[in-house]
Amino acid sequence: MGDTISTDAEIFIAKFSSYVDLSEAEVRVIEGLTRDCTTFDENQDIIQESEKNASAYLLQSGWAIRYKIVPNGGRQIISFLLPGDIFGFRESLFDLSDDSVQALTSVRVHRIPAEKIADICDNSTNLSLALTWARAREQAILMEHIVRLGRRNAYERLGHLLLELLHRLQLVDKAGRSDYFLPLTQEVLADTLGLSIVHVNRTLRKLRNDRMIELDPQTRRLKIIDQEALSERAGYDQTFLDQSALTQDCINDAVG
Amino acid sequence: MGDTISTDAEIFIAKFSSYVDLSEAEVRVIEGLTRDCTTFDENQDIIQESEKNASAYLLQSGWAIRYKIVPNGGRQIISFLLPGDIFGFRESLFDLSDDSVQALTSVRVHRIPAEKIADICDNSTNLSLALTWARAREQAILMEHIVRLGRRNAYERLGHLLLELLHRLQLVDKAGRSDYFLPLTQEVLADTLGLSIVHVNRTLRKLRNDRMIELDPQTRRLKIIDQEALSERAGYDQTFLDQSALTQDCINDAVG
DNA sequence: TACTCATATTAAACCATGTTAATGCCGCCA
DNA sequence: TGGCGGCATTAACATGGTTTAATATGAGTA
Repeated sequence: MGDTISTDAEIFIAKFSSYVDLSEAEVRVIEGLTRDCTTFDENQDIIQESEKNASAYLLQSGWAIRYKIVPNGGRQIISFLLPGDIFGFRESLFDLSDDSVQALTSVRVHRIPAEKIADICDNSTNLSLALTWARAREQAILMEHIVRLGRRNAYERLGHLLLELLHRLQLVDKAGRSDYFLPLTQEVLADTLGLSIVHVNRTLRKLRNDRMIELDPQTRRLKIIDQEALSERAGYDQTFLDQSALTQDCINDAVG
Repeated sequence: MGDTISTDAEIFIAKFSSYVDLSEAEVRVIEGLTRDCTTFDENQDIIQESEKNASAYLLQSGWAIRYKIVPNGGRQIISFLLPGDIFGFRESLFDLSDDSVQALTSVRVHRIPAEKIADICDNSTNLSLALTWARAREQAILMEHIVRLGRRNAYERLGHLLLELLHRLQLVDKAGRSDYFLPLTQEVLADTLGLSIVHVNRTLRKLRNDRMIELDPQTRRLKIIDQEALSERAGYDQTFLDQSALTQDCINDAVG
């Protein structure tokens, strides 16, 4: 209970602060939530299919995926969970949800029991708004993924996804101006973009040949060489991620 | 303010009642919300791209779509909005959201200003939960759509969608045991499923030849001949729509 | 009636992507 | 050291789905 901000809390405080003015007390609450921490290993399940798990998680570090398995054995990755993301709240509302969350790298999370969420929201308009906002943003990302799968070809899908990840990571200070650590195998990319592994490989090579990206499969460092050109080519528009767009009007109105 | 339930309120009361016990007062609130009503014509926009519109809508009757336009001019339909659905809440949180909602048939909606939503949620645990639950369900549907687009072929996509629509309509009493009115052109189906019109036509014919469905393009009546066979063939699993799965535990925990 | 417009239907050619299979590379570990 | 397992890469071939284009059908309307 000192008066310095715990390191773990920083990422969430920064994230929330970009669209809400947090009070001292609210900052304290976030610090409390990030005090203890669970670690999951690479490939370990964080939330399993049909688990009844009335809690949410703050993702501190590492990458995770949300996915479903289809009857023929295929896997569809639904979304990536990155540092600063909140997840697991929706699942607590259904007895049965048929999607799972799995750690892709080693992952650190802060678990928040559902009672605590309810309590926090009851006592803080700002934090309640933050949760609402986080859910709305998650939904916007899902919608963009639908468009990517439905109406873009392989080249555009890959370019679009790589740009989205760049921008999401930049918002939480986990990426440089145009490069970041991309801990994804080509199989993971394939299962995300609805493509075969072979075709992902082919398309990645094309992106490299076109001097759109540099990617070393050993170090897993991705560099986007010309963001503007790639955005143009992939039909990427950052709008759906913008958070600065929250107006005070909205804030007053939307708290519910 | 009589003591009979207005016809328009019924569908929402029934829907909410299936997972929450509404009090007399809460029923009254819903009646109040459904008192006045706006009509949109076929093809009219209900929420336009980048509209700043701090209100939500209860969909009383008719079908609507949520969609985005991609740079090359293509359209991706993100979701169908059916009677009993709530929409427009997320948009009010962002200045710019780049998706639009359009009436597919003539549509009747009840508009709810955001202040009113906040007010209602503050005063009723049950109704606040209902909104939370509706959003969670919407998200589950989006996720299933991602899987459909990413990991299923044309035949499965069509079968899967037609089954989802059957079950969603049945939940609000707008479908028979195995048939319903499907006001969609093949172009709309194509833009939903990420296919070309021609291929939708071909695939529809295949479904007819296989005696999976009957569909008269004139009357727009769709009949699913063998639900079990089609579910099997299309890898359809109703779980993601189940609402009965809410437990009292969840209800107590999740209100936030 | 005849014109037009939207939608459905079908065929044929083409191409983006999937499948199969072989090879290479690297790290791990017995 | 050698062998094994996971991942990346590439080529050859198969195919599901797109494109283009022509025809049909019915609704609306002048």
